[in-house]
Amino acid sequence: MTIRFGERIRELRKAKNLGQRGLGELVEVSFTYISKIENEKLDFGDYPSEELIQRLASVLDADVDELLLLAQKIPEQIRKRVMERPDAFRKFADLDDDKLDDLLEKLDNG
Amino acid sequence: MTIRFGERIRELRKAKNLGQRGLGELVEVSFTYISKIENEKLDFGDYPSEELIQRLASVLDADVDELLLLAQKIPEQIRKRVMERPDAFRKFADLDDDKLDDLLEKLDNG
DNA sequence: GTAACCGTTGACTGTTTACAGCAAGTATCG
DNA sequence: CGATACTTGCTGTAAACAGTCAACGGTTAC
Repeated sequence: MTIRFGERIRELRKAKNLGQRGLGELVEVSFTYISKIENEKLDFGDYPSEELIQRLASVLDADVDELLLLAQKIPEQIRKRVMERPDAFRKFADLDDDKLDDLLEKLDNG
Repeated sequence: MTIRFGERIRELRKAKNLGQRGLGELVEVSFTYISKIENEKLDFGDYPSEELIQRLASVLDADVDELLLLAQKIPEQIRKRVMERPDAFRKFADLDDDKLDDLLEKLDNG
């Protein structure tokens, strides 16, 4: 569960039998940049741009939201809904884990 | 309810009987920048930095989260919780308004 | 009319970001 | 050994970002 963004990219890349150069070409960035991403050694920030993450997810057949979350970015769908119903999400955000679980349960049933 | 960020700042400023120059001094930016903010005429983006928004809220005795939301930014508290429990928030985000209201009601009761 | 005040706007500056690309090194593997 | 893949420090760059500054226009008030 403590998987890092960089590791996950590497994992997905290998699952596709790609080298960093191959992946770099597919998403149109240099292979050295891919290396830095996988090792989380970028000059600033720890993660690449949201745009690049989208391309990575697409090329690697991965779940965009999973990658975005690993990169500490809020998935678009959630972001959109928070903007539309801030009242609701503010309350949800104030709940502790137990209460959140209660709510999820109620969703599955009722 | 379709109030814009800029309008809201102007509203709050006037409620405090401040001119743009006065507000500018209080939050330590030039008054011309305040003007652009109120008219949403910034060179890029439509809103100032999160940091400045915080200072504005503070000086204007306004709710930070309200201003952040108007500026299309996710309040920190919500952001933090989404990262901690993405599973839950993903599900909430998929709900339509009615279902969200149901959940809120359940929160108020039991 | 002109002074004093208030707000608007365009051009400009400094910083940060998101990469590129080289060079020199390490690791691995046949 | 040599080929191939990956790592990493450095320098460079273009675009985005956050704000400043000078100049200007509109009121009111004397």
